[in-house]
Amino acid sequence: MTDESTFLEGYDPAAFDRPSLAVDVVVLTVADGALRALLVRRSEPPFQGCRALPGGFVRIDESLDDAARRVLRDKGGLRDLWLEQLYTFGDPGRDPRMRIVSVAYVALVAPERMPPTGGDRAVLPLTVPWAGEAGGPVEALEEGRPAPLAFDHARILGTAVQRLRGKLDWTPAIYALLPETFTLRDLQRVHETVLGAEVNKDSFRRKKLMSGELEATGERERDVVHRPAERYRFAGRTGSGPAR
Amino acid sequence: MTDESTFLEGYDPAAFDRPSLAVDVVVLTVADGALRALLVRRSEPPFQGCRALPGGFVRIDESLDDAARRVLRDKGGLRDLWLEQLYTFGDPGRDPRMRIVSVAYVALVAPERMPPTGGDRAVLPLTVPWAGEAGGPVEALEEGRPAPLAFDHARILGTAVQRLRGKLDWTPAIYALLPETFTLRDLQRVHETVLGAEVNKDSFRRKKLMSGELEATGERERDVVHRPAERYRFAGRTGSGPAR
DNA sequence: TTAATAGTGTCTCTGAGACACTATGTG
DNA sequence: CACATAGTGTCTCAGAGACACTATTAA
Repeated sequence: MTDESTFLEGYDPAAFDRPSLAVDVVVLTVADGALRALLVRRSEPPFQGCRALPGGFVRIDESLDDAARRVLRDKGGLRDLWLEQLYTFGDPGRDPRMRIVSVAYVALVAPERMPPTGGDRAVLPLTVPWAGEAGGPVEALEEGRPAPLAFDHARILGTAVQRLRGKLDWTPAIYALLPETFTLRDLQRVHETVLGAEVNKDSFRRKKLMSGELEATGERERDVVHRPAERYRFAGRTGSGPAR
Repeated sequence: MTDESTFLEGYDPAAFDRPSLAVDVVVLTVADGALRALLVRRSEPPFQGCRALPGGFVRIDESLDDAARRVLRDKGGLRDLWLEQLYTFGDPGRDPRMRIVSVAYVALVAPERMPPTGGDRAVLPLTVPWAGEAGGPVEALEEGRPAPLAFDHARILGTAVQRLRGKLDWTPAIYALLPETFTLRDLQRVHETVLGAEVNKDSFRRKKLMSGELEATGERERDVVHRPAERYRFAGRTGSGPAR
């Protein structure tokens, strides 16, 4: 909008052929040594039987953030997650039925809060075919094979992983992927899983302990076959993140 | 979209009350020691007489990037700019007339390529009331006073400045704000103007010379009252940037 | 006692800030 | 020559990698 005012004055929003607006949410978690995403199976064409991101149309009276939160509630009862707008995908032809522009969101959740797999829902490990923050599409593995993904959702997943990797070092996003308390080793493992690369143990410990982000709980691991590590808690804003 | 398929099957896009979709473009430049944005004056309500970002509705058959490029062409004949999607603003009520979701873009342009001021167009200096990448709304000055900005455009400008500051150190975005050739001093001045803070001369020079981004031209400044500096050229991808 | 990982101390390397010093144009 | 800024050389300091060494638990 802006100074198309003369045009806008007589503008009847229903009179034009306009794009539809949707949100798609990339729900990421780290479990069993892999970065995983929540995907649903499409039961109808197009892309029938393919995996797809949970999503839905934006209602006329709700904000984009609210639409994303509504999708999360409806597809698995997820609440109070770290949630952030990712990018808006709007190429004509990304949906063969009609023009749909989709505002993509990323949500981060600790594995124990992920809804149970079953029905049309699955939490599939991602294979990232590029290093660092290079970017590019990302596949999801189902029964060891790449699951066909609907629409441009491989690209959306790729953008989400790229963004998450980029934020990892300078934001507390990583704590949204961990339970309430965790050891430094847990923290490092999650970090490495997201990055898809190993990090230096010593400097990782130092950086995190120096950062002021961590609060020692006084508790220690139990039932481990080695010296038990101290459990820490994220000392910043609790739980979720930028949006709820 | 996704597995709302049962719902979607019988979906008639015209039957629902849906948000309209627009693009707004923040065209930034650095001139006369200030970060400046291209703004137009609204001639009609709402916000009649206020300054606003150039923008327009997204057509049914064009991509979002194409819509942003079209707006740039139409509002000042700007072509081949560094252009990047910024964020999508979609709060209900951001436009008092109707629900409009706007995909904001940032464009960077060297000052000599900025279209002439006049008519409803102005290139106004921005005052950023926060430091670093803290974020928050940003005002534009017109005749020394803050110009009233339409809609949520102060917030969009703020997000644009925040994003640009964040990218400055690790992307070649800054070269889009400079002419074909420039001295290291020019480069540093633009950097400082965008950041709103001074940077260390020595380490700035070293970093840039080490980066491999610069190519010496062999030419030197002329008609300066001091030792003339060498002119450099950006050695990476020429001219524009991520999108054209 | 051994295996295995937690956690500490310290050396080195690299990049940034600080600062002094030289170079080279105009007036 | 004076002035102003370009450009270089070098010292110091802080953070990261490397690595050796100690600590603590279960089996």
